[in-house]
Amino acid sequence: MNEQRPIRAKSGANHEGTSAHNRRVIIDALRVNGALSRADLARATGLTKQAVSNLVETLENEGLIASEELVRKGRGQPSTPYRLVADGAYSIGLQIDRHVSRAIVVDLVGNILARATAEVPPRAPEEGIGVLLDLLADVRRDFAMNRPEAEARIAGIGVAMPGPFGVEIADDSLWLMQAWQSFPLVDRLAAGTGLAVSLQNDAAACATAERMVGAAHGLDHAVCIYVGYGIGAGLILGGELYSGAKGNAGEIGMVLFGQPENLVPLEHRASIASLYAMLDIEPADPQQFDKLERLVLEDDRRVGEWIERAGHDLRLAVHTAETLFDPQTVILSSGVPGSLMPRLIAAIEPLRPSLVPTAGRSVPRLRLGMTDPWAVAIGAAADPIRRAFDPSFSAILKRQGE
Amino acid sequence: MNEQRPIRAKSGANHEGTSAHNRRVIIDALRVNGALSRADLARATGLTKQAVSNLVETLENEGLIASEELVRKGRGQPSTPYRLVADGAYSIGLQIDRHVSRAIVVDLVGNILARATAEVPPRAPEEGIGVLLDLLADVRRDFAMNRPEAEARIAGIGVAMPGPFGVEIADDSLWLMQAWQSFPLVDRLAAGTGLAVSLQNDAAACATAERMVGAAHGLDHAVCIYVGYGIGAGLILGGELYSGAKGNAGEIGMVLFGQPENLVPLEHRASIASLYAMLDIEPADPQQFDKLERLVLEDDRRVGEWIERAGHDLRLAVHTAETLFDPQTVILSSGVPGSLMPRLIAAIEPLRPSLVPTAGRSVPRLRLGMTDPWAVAIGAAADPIRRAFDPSFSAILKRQGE
DNA sequence: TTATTAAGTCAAATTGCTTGACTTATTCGT
DNA sequence: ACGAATAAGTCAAGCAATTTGACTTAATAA
Repeated sequence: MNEQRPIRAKSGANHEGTSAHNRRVIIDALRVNGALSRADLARATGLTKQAVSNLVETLENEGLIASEELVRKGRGQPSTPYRLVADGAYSIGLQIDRHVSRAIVVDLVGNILARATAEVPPRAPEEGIGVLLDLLADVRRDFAMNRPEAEARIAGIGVAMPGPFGVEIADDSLWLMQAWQSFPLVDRLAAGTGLAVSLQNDAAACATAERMVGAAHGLDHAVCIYVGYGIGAGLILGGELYSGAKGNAGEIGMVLFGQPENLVPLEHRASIASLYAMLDIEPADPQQFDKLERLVLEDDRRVGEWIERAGHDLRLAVHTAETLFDPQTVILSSGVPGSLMPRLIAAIEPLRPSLVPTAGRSVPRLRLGMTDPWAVAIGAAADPIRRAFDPSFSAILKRQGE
Repeated sequence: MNEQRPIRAKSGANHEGTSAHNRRVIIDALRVNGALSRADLARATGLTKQAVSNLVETLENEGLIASEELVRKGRGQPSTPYRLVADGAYSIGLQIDRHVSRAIVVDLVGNILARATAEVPPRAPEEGIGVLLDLLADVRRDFAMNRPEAEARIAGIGVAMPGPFGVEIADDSLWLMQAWQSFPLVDRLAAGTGLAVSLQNDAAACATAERMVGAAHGLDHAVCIYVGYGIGAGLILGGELYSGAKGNAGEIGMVLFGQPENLVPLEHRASIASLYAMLDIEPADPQQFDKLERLVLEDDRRVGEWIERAGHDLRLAVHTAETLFDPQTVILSSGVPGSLMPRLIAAIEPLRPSLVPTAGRSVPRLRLGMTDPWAVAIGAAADPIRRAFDPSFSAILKRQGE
């Protein structure tokens, strides 16, 4: 037998894995439901009272959860609700965007504790890495100032940057960061900070944020379209972030729309880059959002045109996403604050009829998510927390690696 | 506290779950790799030799796996490879299509042991259920004839029918089975046969078949486009069949293509229904495939037109699927045998550049899968086996339910 | 005042993976 | 031809973590 090709198999599981999973399930239940007693947790997770009790005790000792006031609610012994402790863990988010980089520190429940920005040269990674490490050091120092023991509770650094990854793109016009593609960013950041570093694209980060603290809170099937300098979608499928075989799932900006003989990527018509190009706004301009907001409020003709065109294409993109993913909801998020995004939503609606049900919904088909320049950074920071504390198939297995 | 709304939480796990998972991992490893020794299994799954040994012993006693000849391959004690036993389990597949229904019995490795067809009235479920139960009884009797103990080893019945489910569709032209939508099919079949019954759409079934014995064997990320009377896609995401919030994920037939002012669903241009409409072939005609094949071989002008149009739309559909799902491969399957599908593939190619890598691939971007009228029935039959024996997140948890 | 209900604990039982030593069978080197 | 090295697989004890069932505690309802 020429048994030379590697054997492919999924990982087995053991007790440690189950226990780790159960921990995560409890943390997740507390995040989704607020505060729950041990008995509540036992019922909700299907575990026995005793198993929950043991896990709750451990989590309490670790400072991840804490009990609240006794609650009397009918007959029987009063229950002791438990709640996540915000200071149970911290996480650092780093967004590397085309014209600015942002670092942020959040706690376990998503409160923002520190932030800072820096300008990173988009075409010179070797130089940029120094800037990034300084930025991270800044924000870390700022955060740790009056929290002496907090350093040990940092779950890691989540990095988000525009995708796709590992792809040669002919059209460099919107894509200024080719140079970063081949740079060992994760390794260098890990070496420079001593923390675990993970990388994802900006849309995935945004989806993570929406799931942790935003419009997708508690949902297991959601498509989060992120309108940034580019445009992409983060996918929550079956309760987990889905990133595809090569980490590029959801790159809706590269989906082609328009006349069959003249197909253009969505990114050319519905990204902020395309809007700024029409408006002659410089993407590196610190005043960009103010300038834009003024034009939006003035009902600038070019802004109206863009909204109409982008809305038209996005209406179809939402329909396509609904049809292919069958989500509970579609969320439209953006790094642009102010009134642009509400107008865009208005231009997208009414949605086309699709296979998702319209009656009896608990969440709308399309919803506005965050509209905040820091949305991606927040999502990036949410990623290490997700990895450390959210239930997932891979977390249960012996050999990890998503 | 008005704690009235239900508590949402994921299910916990316990030892039984780990064990069940490890069983499935071993079965899966044997399916993907053919035959493996206990030591191989231990290395591949990350479990200890001992854990594997115990599981292998159990599986052997249950008749699901069996040892082969000793293999000497270098120093050390020779190894005993184990392999799946085809007769370890059986499964029944039932395809309910618009003009014919097919039942099939397969074994654990996908061999077909019996099959039969029947005509089911598409608009009269109450009458149709009798026909289906007779059909199932036929095929079951046929199969069990000379396998007296086999009845106990039937994992269940997998049913596949055209989707989407639970949707009111305005356009009834291609959709003749509205009446079945509100019919409690699964319950009635379960009651009438005494077996576990599961339901999925035909494209999902086809994807399941491709994964078990076809072009997606051993892959964890694949999109399987199924060209049947309608058209849909089955999604293998992260090693599992993905069906969305309401079971309708992958309904690519309803994705809109064409001129922006005249968008039409893919189904109108790339389904067999649309081809038959051009050719005046009656979908209920038993000779349909022969008639079609003759026209294809004659280079019939209308066939050429359809192939061109469908190929054009599918090229874009493949691009969209690649962009949104980032799969390892896209598979094109069909219920139509003969030379139509190879021609269609030829018309789709060359594929548009997309974000999936083109160089260094081990599988092509687009591949022809099954072209067999029985493909969906085989996939339907594969579903109970998948549920019973494939590793999945839900199988590890206390509370099941995909 | 007492029965009922529910939360939570205690301690033993059980399941199933892990550990480390051991046996067995084969090839390689001298 | 022989011993050393290597690898497969078994044995038996150890261990982690859930489960079980009885028990305690504390509240409300009748």
